[in-house]
Amino acid sequence: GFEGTSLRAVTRKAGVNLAAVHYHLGSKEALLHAVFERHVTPINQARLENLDRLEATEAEPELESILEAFLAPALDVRARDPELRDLMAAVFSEPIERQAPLIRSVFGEIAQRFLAAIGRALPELEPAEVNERMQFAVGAMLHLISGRANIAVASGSELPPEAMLLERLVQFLAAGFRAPPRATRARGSR
Amino acid sequence: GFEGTSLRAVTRKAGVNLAAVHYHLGSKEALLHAVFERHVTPINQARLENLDRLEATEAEPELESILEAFLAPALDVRARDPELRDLMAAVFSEPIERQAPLIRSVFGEIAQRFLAAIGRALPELEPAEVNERMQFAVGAMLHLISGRANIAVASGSELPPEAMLLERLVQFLAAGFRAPPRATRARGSR
DNA sequence: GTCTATACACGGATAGAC
DNA sequence: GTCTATCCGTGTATAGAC
Repeated sequence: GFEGTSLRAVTRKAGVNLAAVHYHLGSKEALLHAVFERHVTPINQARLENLDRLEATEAEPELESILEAFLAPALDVRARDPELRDLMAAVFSEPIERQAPLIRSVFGEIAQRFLAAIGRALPELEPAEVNERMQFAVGAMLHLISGRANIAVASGSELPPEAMLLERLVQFLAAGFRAPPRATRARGSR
Repeated sequence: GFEGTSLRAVTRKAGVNLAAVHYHLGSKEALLHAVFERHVTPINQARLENLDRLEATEAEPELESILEAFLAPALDVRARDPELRDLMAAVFSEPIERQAPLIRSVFGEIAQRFLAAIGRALPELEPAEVNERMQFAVGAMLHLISGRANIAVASGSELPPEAMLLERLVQFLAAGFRAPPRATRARGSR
């Protein structure tokens, strides 16, 4: 937990002085944000590399491939970087006004790139509806990473292993994205 | 925020003594859990009433109706009980071992009932896969309630109003649930 | 039993010495 | 820039009033 981890414990373990973190970063929250950014950056790099490779290889990348490019690096984290789960929980527990700038600075570019790619794969969908459905997808992904999935129904996680889970999540979300559009205002008009 | 809200501030505003909360509940965390339960209980009651009504009316309720019975009371909360968002964030920021008993006690029955109902609506799906996809659905829902949806792409929430969002979420998730099963072990054999 | 007052240990933050 | 000393507020425990 974030509350349970005192700055004094952190600085002692790191061999630095308590006041140094306030001088260099300003607050405990700023330290959290810095560490969060360090852990998330490689995930987002992998996402962008995946998407670049995809768009370089194929003229019109398939929806499933785009989703996988986005989701795979995040789901990897469940096994490879278990700390990130707690970091996420800590950041997400802050008041929204304070986490919003961080989220935007870390995920803004990613969001734009993938929304555009999915929009090209699903030209019959309005951008607003692409974005809306992307939020559903992000929610599903975050819930899996959070470690809270399945907690209401069983004690241990009974979810399938990483690779299989990715495959099934992609299939589920792709079917959702391909559902007929429900946009109210007519496209093409005006 | 939960950290930012001191027990002294709460007890002063409530006109009770600081030590009373420890006498009656034991800790600040226990108070949080009690308040959380109070806010979630009416949501779950509405869910069960919806499902009961559905199963009383129709012999084989449609998947969309079941999902709506589950999701509508939760999405209502976005407008009617904005506090719950912060309560959720606080509970979810705890170490998992501590939030797990609460989650199970509050959502365990709900999970069983709705998993069973969806399983009946989708008999070609193994129970494990129904559960798995239900986790995707719960994640999408939680993300919407969290108020963090769309935060990476825009400053204000540009999501559609409640009723429309519900309709679109249901359609998205129903399409996902209806995706062909990917279960590896053969059904019926054993 | 129920509530109050008080004491304590510890947290993040800060001022000021060096 | 770095560190020590200190400040104020926090959650919690306990002694004792009613």
